[in-house]
Amino acid sequence: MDKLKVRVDQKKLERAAYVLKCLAHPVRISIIDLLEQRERLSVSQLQEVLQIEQSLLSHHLTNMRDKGLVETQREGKNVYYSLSNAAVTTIISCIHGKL
Amino acid sequence: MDKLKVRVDQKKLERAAYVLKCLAHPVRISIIDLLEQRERLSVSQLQEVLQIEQSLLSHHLTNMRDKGLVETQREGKNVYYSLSNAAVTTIISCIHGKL
DNA sequence: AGCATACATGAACATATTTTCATATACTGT
DNA sequence: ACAGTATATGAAAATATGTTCATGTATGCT
Repeated sequence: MDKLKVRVDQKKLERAAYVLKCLAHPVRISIIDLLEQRERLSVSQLQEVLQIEQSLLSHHLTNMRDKGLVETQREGKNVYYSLSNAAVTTIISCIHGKL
Repeated sequence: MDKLKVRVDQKKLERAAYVLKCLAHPVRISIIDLLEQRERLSVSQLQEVLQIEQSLLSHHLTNMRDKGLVETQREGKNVYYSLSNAAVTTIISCIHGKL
């Protein structure tokens, strides 16, 4: 019976909360779900599926990008978004599977 | 190449966001981490480790309870909290491991 | 009953997030 | 250079979340 304490340091706690906060929104979960299916998608493609205002979608995407969840490549007029690493995918599959 | 669409229905999206939102806070992640270590803990025990105001802790716990993340048992003057299912644990271990 | 301990609650306030709207920038084609 | 399409940005408004403080309720002890 070790002394009880929080095993995660403050920095990691903040980071985890930061990322989870970013996942914790229906639109953003949807975006992640779509990006799991397609490798990469342009903003217009996402918008077509999600049916939300362009500006709102863009804000969500910028948010996710700032937090390192997605990456972008511009190609002509389009900007393609893709998931940036496996962590998110893992978390999401937990959610899908368990909740 | 199936038609692209969000594979999670609106209800599940809301639910996932709801739960994740609840996880997305340093204090609550800490609480979960502690409850992974001990099976059950009273509010005072949690408070001793977390060093936050009793009332604030209570609000967080009520929040987590409302969302089905933790369960309570009263025993005399104490109320013991415990994790209510494996899902949260799974998610958190993802976070610990991957982010 | 009266007092102390453990926990919960509610309202007010502070802060953060989400959404909208207007406008800006980037690129393409003519 | 101009017009059109794709995307981003910033500020304001709307809403949600977090925190504090005062107080309430539950239980146990004397």
